[in-house]
Amino acid sequence: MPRPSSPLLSPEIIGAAGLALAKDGDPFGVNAIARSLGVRPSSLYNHVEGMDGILELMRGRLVDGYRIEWNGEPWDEYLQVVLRTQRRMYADHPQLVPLLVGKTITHPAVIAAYDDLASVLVDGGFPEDEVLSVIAVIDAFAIGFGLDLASPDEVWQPGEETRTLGRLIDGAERGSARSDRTFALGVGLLIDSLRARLAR
Amino acid sequence: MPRPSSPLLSPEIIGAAGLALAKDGDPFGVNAIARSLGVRPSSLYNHVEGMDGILELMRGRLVDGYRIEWNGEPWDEYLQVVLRTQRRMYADHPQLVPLLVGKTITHPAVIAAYDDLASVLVDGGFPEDEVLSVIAVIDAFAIGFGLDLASPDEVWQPGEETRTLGRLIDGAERGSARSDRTFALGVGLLIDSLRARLAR
DNA sequence: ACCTGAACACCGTTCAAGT
DNA sequence: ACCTGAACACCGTTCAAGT
Repeated sequence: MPRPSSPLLSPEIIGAAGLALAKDGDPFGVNAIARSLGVRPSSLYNHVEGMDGILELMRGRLVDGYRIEWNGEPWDEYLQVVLRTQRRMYADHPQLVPLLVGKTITHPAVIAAYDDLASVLVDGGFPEDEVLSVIAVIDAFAIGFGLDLASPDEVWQPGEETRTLGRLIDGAERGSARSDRTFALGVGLLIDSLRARLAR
Repeated sequence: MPRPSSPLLSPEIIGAAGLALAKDGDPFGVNAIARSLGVRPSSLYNHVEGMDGILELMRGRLVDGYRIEWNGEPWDEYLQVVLRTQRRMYADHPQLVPLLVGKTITHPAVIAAYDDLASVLVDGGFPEDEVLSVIAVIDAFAIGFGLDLASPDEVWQPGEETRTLGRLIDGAERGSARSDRTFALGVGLLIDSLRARLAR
């Protein structure tokens, strides 16, 4: 099948296939994507600039799928929804985290999302020279808690006697219940302290 | 050189070589490590259980190198040092983050570090059923800000007109100055809100 | 006990060949 | 324009062969 009447591939199809593999925790390299699409690896190079291009497409699709638009809600309400959604995104794709944070952001949808966030914070009264820092704090939060949610059910497994840790683990929750409680605490702490900062 | 009089390799040597490559941002697979040690890839298999074993060794060495002992300081003082050190660790090895967070922690030195943290928080007056959540919040923070520090000098590069973001970027710092300011803000927010929570 | 070389199944990428 | 097959330099891993 050297040239089908209508193309088998497109950047969109390739990006979606890569993201689907990543979401399932499977390898998502050129060969794996080609296999999942029933096509030879070399075929992808007619549509995409190698693995880097595929990663860029995956990045765009990923953030598009977790995009939250701002419709004039108060900053703290909007922020809670954004944090929850971003955490979900990172937790669903932990292998993509180094990829997402390691590169300069140019994708229009991603810029638009950050622009919304910047606007809502300025609108909420945060001083302009602090807003980018607050955004980075929010990002750090979402990434950290996303990876926390993606971590194994049993986070610690002490081999020998401990002073305090073992006792606390015995009485604590596991898995997503543990992570959800942590997230609730973290969001509470963050929003409280942002409110307090705003009040000064 | 089929069998040297004294061995060329050991788990320690292999783990150290892998970590050194990772710190420089170079590939740190079996082949790369063997190359850096002037040895054939198959030789490593006499000392370690494949790539997984190497990663485990790297993990142990890594956390050992950034270990902070507790000597009775107040919780907030100790916490600031831990946060700063952990952030540095993640920033120095961003490619290792998924590896570090994805697995159950059994390494004695890592358990001991968490045990110290748990002890200092209990000692500081935090309720026992909240301490593990506070620890996870601290972890999320350190990871998030470590990755922030490792991110490129130019985080955003808007292609088209923005409402707010572009204006803020123009007036803001870049690179590690930006990340340090963000970190200072984040640590301040976190410790303030933990103090407030403790006061209730 | 410990390093080697050959072998295997993978990976990303290029490119001439086919329609 | 778009898929293919062959080729290349990589990767992790196994194992018989050497001392």
